[in-house]
Amino acid sequence: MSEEEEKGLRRAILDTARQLLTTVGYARLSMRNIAKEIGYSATSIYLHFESKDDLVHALIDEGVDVLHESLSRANASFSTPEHRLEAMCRAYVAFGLERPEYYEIMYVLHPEYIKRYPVEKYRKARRNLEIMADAVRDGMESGVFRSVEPMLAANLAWTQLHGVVTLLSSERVDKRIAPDDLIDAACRHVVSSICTWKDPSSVLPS
Amino acid sequence: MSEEEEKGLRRAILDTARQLLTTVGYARLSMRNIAKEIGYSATSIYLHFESKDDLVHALIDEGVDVLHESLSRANASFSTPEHRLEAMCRAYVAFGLERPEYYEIMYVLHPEYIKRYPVEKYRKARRNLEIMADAVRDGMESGVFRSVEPMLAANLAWTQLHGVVTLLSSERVDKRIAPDDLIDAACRHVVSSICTWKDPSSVLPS
DNA sequence: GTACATTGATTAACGCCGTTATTCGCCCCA
DNA sequence: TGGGGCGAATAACGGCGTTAATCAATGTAC
Repeated sequence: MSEEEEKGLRRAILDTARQLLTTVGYARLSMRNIAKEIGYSATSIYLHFESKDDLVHALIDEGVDVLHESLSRANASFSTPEHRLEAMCRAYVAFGLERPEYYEIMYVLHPEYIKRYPVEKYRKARRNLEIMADAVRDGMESGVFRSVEPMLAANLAWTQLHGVVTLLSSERVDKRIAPDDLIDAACRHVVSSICTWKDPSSVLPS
Repeated sequence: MSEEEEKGLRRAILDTARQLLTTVGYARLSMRNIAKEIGYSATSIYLHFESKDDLVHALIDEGVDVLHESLSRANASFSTPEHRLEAMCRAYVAFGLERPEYYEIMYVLHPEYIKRYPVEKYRKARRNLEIMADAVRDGMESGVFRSVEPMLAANLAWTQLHGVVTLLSSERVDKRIAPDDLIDAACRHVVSSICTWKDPSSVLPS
């Protein structure tokens, strides 16, 4: 019971923090706010996390898993490399726009605001790029993709998708641009740019 | 003299804030820090700016101009639309990486951290996208670019370049990826994706 | 059964932050 | 000589992350 309640409190802290991230954003996520929400004093959180950064790192861990789950599912839903790659692109953007609480702390927060993500955990985070690089590699071997350095191609895709997610969710894109058009263009763009058959007219609509 | 010193103090505040942004980042940019640097009390800043947001907005104004200057110069340095577009892409990335103090407040800072940039100033900021859209339009009319919606194409380019800048400068890109390779790939990628002649082998190295 | 140690939790405090209200000192002009 | 206006400073408010000290309850050893 004591042990279970300990874990329960830790979970309550994480859940409350995640919920506060969605409602008020990282800018107003504070130890005191979390504490008020769960009915404890702020210092009690330090019995379970050694700092605010530590708490956020735990949430990043969760986010990495959620994204990996989503990418894996997309990857498994199609058989051809080009379809797998495009599905993962769409899954990535969907994750970024639908789980902004995770996306912000994973990929947006400036390193100045938060201690560096522990090195040993980078491995897990990198798998989310490698699963895309794998699709590129498969496509190359089966001849539908041109010969490229898979990790470079994956990173190029990542930067494209990351740009779409961040500029859309920070509402910096002109409202006269339909978000879905931009997302469609970006995803097809990523795939078609490394395809041998390349149908240029499908890259950008209109 | 009184008038000049007033403007002088305002400039000193802006310059000090900009310098602090480069050295310690927005996370540690505070009214009290700026004040200490210029030898005034923190509240004196409020005689020239009505809030911290207002001060940062003034800096954003400057950044928009600096970027526009850089894009215009790049645009004027080449005659063909494809070269103009690529030059502007490289200028954009260079601006993002070399002037992180401007880039952070212009394009990275979450809207939660800062009041929205005043609507009437968006026009000026949008010109930095329109100058790219113009190159796309020119290329279409002269036949080297495929038929696309110019503003959508410009936004797609923007998201690609923004992704490169932010992921590189937040050091989230694996160190085994050479930054210049990624930048090269992104810039060529943007241009070649809308070119009719398209030489796929030049899009990605190796 | 009593003294001690452990442990979950709290309060108080430190030094930051943006911002506001108030006050001070000084120059100009009637 | 006396205000009026104005640049600037101090004090203060409520918020922040974090640490130190304390408290109360629970076991545990003798």
